[in-house]
Amino acid sequence: MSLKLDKIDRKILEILQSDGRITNAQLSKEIGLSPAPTLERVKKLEQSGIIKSYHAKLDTAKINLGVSTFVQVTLRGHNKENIEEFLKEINTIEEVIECHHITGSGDFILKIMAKDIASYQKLMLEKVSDIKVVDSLQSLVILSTFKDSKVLPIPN
Amino acid sequence: MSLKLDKIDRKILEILQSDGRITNAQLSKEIGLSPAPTLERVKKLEQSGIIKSYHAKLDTAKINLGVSTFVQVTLRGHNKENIEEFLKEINTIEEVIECHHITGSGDFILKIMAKDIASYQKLMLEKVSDIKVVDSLQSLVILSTFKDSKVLPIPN
DNA sequence: TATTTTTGCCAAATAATCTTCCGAAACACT
DNA sequence: AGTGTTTCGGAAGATTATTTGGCAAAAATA
Repeated sequence: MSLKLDKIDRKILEILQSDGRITNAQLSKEIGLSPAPTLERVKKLEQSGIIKSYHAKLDTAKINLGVSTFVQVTLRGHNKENIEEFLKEINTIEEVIECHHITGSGDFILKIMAKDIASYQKLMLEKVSDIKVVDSLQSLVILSTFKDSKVLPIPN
Repeated sequence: MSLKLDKIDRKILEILQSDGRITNAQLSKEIGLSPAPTLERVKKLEQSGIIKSYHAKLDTAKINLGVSTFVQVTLRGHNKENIEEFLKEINTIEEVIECHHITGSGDFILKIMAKDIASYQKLMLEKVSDIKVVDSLQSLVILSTFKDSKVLPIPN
């Protein structure tokens, strides 16, 4: 299973990142190959795990998700047990879209989405603050998003 | 153009978020409708802008993107000109994956991805710090990501 | 309540696409 | 040059997408 990406592979990845539902026929045209080898390359990229999955991106405003925030979380101690306890709880909250372990002042940073301020407050009070190992929370409310690219730059 | 989502629409959105390349035939089975009305609903969701786009999600480690960070940015003054100047510059940097205007201590928060610490440092020094209206930067390096859901909870 | 209109659904037919197979060409390494 | 490996392209069958027409239930109108 080749983990070496040539120019064509990178082009495929770039195109599939920006249009995940392109047909194989059209993709093959854009990269200048016939459909068969194009599909073979895509399949290899999928099987090797380089392409993990495909997703539809929704308009958050139109589905009534008006409030997005980043939340910096500090735990009551940084031992393994506390971290695992925290992650276990966090994974059950579907409004928590992302959870990253970070360096710096806090221990974790979360991205959270909710319908409005009221439901956000309720969510934080009843679910997040409620986690025993959580010490402090600092919320950064997103006023507007200017860039949310789904196309990562591929080095090499 | 109906902006009202019934139970079936929400199910469709949920499925397409977690599997953006599902076939219409299979989608129709999972929601219990025949292919024709299923496709009609998906098309409506696309045309109304509720579904904005489809994207492949890549394995960042496997494409050599080893360093991800959140960067809190403070501008040299919060007037419209400075903000627009900042956004113009930011949009030209492909390593900046996200850019959000936020409340709180900083003015903006960025998500940045790079190959390694060296290229990250170079990027920050040569491109980000270099923007005239940028006052201060605080980087939070992501040690590991425990959740990165592409499925948003849909209220109502 | 009766009629019209609208909406949403299904089934079937056609067009487009995917997928596989195999031979040919390009490439790398002796 | 020769051998082995990889990559490509074309053709065929299988799958899927898309369109069409028509039916039935719900909503609107009178």
